[in-house]
Order: sequence, then structure tokens, then C-alpha cells
Amino acid sequence: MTVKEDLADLLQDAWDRARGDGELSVPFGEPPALELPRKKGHGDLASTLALVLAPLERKPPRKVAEILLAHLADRGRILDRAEVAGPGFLNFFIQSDYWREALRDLLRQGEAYGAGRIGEGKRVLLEFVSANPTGPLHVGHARGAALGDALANLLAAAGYAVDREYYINDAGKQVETLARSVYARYRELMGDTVPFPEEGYRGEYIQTIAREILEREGPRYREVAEETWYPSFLEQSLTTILGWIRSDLEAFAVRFDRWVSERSLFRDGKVAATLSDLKARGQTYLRDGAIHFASTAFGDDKDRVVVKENGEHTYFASDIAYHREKFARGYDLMVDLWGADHGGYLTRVQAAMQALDCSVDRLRIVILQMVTVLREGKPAAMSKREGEYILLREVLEEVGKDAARFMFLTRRADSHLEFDLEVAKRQSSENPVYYVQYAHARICSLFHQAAERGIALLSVEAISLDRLTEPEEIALLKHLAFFPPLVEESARALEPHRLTGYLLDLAAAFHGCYFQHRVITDDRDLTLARLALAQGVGIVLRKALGILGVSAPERM
RNA sequence: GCGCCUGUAGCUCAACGGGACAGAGCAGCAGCCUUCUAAGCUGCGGGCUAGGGGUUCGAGUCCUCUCAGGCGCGCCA
Repeated sequence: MTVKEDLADLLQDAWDRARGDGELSVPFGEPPALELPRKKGHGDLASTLALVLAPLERKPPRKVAEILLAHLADRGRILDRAEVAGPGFLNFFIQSDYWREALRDLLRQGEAYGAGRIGEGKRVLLEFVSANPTGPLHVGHARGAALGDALANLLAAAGYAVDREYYINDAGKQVETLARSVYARYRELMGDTVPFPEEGYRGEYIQTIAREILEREGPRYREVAEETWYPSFLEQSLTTILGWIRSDLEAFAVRFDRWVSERSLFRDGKVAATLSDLKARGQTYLRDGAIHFASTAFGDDKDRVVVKENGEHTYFASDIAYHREKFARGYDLMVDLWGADHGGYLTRVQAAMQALDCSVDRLRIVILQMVTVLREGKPAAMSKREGEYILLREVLEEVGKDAARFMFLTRRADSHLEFDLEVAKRQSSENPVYYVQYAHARICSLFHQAAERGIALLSVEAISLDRLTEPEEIALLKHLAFFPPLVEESARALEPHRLTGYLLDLAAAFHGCYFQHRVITDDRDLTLARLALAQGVGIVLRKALGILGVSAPERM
């Protein structure tokens, strides 16, 4: 039970009693919501139940609040006091002992603390990154990778069974262009003058791949027909780039359970099956030699081509098949993480799912806004074709995994992100992530100190937590107690960034407390109580940082 | 032109499925290390939440219009 649940039960009970006494009459409604007041004097938790109920009850909000208050039956278990305030808020002040026992509970649970139940073991598929295998991952992908990985961890922490998937767009014109670009560079390396593909990829990495092929296979593809070199160049280019992508993701501590290839969907007949399904449902038609999907029937701006005039499939066709396949796998929830440049694609995918009777509410698409990279105070140009972009690899080398991930994860998905490389490097010691990590390192240091001084730790049950009486200590206890509901709420909202805010608050509360109250003193019981508090903070820091994929160092 | 996203302190961003007096960090100023890590702590200043209308007991949050920025508007992916 979390604090919010405990109090919500109490309030629900009061509500039921008030109805039983005939003082309130509205039969049902939402379960009472509780929120953290922004201002200190407004209690530890507040409810707006009376405000919501008042118009339905045709009573003044304060009157409703009084009635609820009168029916509150806490028997001194949780509450210190409760009061009606402002227009009709119910403010709850919770006993210090409640918070202390919450810490004891935390310590009993250890690393399991904060494990949520809202997932109920439901299966979630999270698809993210899914960058085209036509070049190395850049900083935009890094944001998606950080968010996706953290989101997957978060959902898992909230009790979902999560699968992480990367969709490889290894079919179509882009990878064809990739192969041609590499071949052109291959010929150039041998001194041949060949035309470079018009829309070809001009990044330096193309030469790298060409050079590797030349070293590995020599000039054997110099004077052969396209049918001979093309398949080989395609495969080798894809393999090389996917290798880069995998190792970059690994270095960024981003994990995937499954890699789904677009070509495999064609190979396994999934695309054909999907198209015939759509056709059978009367959702496609032929126009100008191309097969269109009638997406306008589902709110799209125009109908979309799925099979081109030349008989090739569009990316959209295989993507419909991919999503249909995901639905068929029986997930309770599917989450797609897309870059803002794919935002215009949302309507048509939802349209396709509707057309196939896949319930769209099981699919949630998170659009991630762009990243602007600042180098030396100026925006760095990002153009994949020209090969100008800041790579994930570079970010890792310059900024580091922890700082980069934390920075990506302090912003909401739909907010544009400015990533200043100079600031991240130069001021690395002032980076918020170090502030949080430092709190963890300090706590570890405390336990080393305690061990050196031969302080014997007690079992959880034997610690005198009532020795924790300072306002800063109580404040810390409260922070810790709010972690479990935070996990559930962030997961529900698909917003891992709430955890970074929480971590900064928690670290600040800890640093403040640490500065003001010495942990290790001659007072044995007090020392043990404060160590227990520090341990609780350490556990939550580790847990939350772990969800974000940021390390919790023992010393700094 | 149309669609989606954004606009909050000098800068970068928060504000938890509308809630009470909008908060942090950085930058600026002034203090705190003989004692558990100063990558720390304490204090100060800083806002018509882009702007106008509306809904509501209550709006940074919802609706609408205007302005500004980003992304998209391919038989590319």
C-alpha cells in the first residue's frame, strides 16, 4: 500500500459512511484523487473530492468537505489531523510515525521497493529507435534510445511484462541507395571515375564501408554486372551499419529483446497477407496504376499508396503489416516511439489499424521532438544525406553515458531539446546528474565510515526510527514514501522524465539533511536510525537511477 | 496554405490524468570546509506563464483566434 492508497481508502470509507448516513447522496463516481499540495501549510496530501462533489450534491463545497471530515474514521492510525481549507480542499497531515514505518517497510523490501502493480503482468511491446540502417545513430536517435530504454524499465518497474523491439527498415529505396553509394566509393578507391548516386549518402562512413569491402574482397567487383555486386554490397553495408548501431546502443546501455527486419515481413508473406486482408475489406483500390489504401475514411488527409505503379511496395505497406503483426502477437499495449519527423505518419497508421479492426486504443504513439545540438554556442547542422550530424558515439565520448541520458530524460517528450555539448562537457561537475550521483556516493561513503568505526548494524525491525525527529529527516522520509506512487503514475503517463525531477528533489533533501545533521555520532541509536534513513535514500536513488539507465557510483 | 508539436525568470527546463501564493538548475550577488566526500550547504534578486477572447467555484494546463518557432505535407523511409 502506498501513502496515496492508504489515504484514498480512508477517504473512500468516509464517503461511504456519509452516504450511509444520508448526508451525501451521489451514488458513485471516481475514486477520490489525492495530490501533493504545492504549499507547505496545505498538508502532506490534499483532496479535491468535496469540490468535485459539491455541484452534484447541490451543497457548498466547504459543507461537503465538513461532512466528509466528520465521517473520517482513522482511529489515529495514519493522520495527525485533517482540515478543510480554502474553497473546500481537504488537507491531510500525516503522523510522523506513519512516515517512519514507511521507511521500515522500504528497508524490508530492499531493492524491490517501488515495484508497482498497475501493470498487472500485462504484456507491453515497446518499439523504439528503429533508425534506418543507412548510417550510424545520431543524437536524435540517442534521445529516442534513452527515452525508450527508460520507459521500458519504468513500465517493467510498474509491473508490466515488457518487450523491447527494434524495427529494421532494410527494404526499399533507401537501403538500395546505400548499397549504390558504397559501390561508387568502392570504385573511387580504385581510382575509377564513376557517377555518384544522385540522392546518395555522402557521409564519410560510406568510404569506411567501401574500404572494408575492398580490403576484405579486393577488386573482384570492379568490372562485374550490377546483379553480381549489388546483393553483396547491400548485405555487407547493412551488416556493417547494423553492427555499428548495435554496439553504439550497447555502449549507451540500451537493450533490445528483438530485432524485426522489414525484409522478413515480405519474405514471410506478411505484407501480402495484410494487403489482401485490406482488399477483402474493401479498403483498397487501384488508381493511376497504384494500389491505394482509403485512409481518408479514417480521418487522413489523403489516401495513401501501398503498392506503387512499378509494383514495388511502399514503406507504409510493410509498416501496416508490421503493426498488424504486433497486434496479432496479442500484446495488451503497444507503444511506438517516433521522431517528430514522423509525426505526419501517425494518422495513416492509426487509420490502417482501424481498417483492420485492431483496437487503436491498445496502440500508443509517443512523438519525440527534435534535438538541437549546440557546439560552441552555435546550432550544429544535421543532414543525414550530407553526412553532417552529431553522432551518438560522439555524444558518448564527449559527454558520457550518464550525463547524456540524464539530460535527455529531464525533458518531456514533446518539448524541443537543446543539447549544448560545450556546456555538458565544460560544466560536467555542475551537471544535475552528478548532483544525484554524488548523493548516492556520499551515502555509500557513510557506510564505509560506519564499517571502519566498527558500528554494528541492526536488523530492520530493531532500529529505533523514532529517533528521526528533525524536520529535514521527516521531509526525507516523505520523499521516500512518495516513490512507489510516482513509479505508477509516471508509467501510466509514459513519462520517465518525472523521475529525474524526483531524483533532484530527493538528492537536494538528502544533501540538505546531511549538511545539517551529522549521521555518525556517539549516540548509537541515533546513528543507526540515521544510517537506516540514508540506506533508504540510497535504495531509492539506485532504483530510480536504474530505471533511467544511469549508474549509481559508490564513490566519486 | 493545411496538419501535428512548442511558446513559462537573462539562458536551459519543471509544474504529477484543471486545483490553493508558478518552481529548479545555470548565470549574477553575499556567506559556509580543524569534524561522516565543498561534485556539497545557506541566503538574495529575478514572472501580466507570447497576446486577445471563452469554459469553470478554480486555467500555465481545456476551447477559440492572433503572433512566433520546430516538424511534416513523396508512388522516400
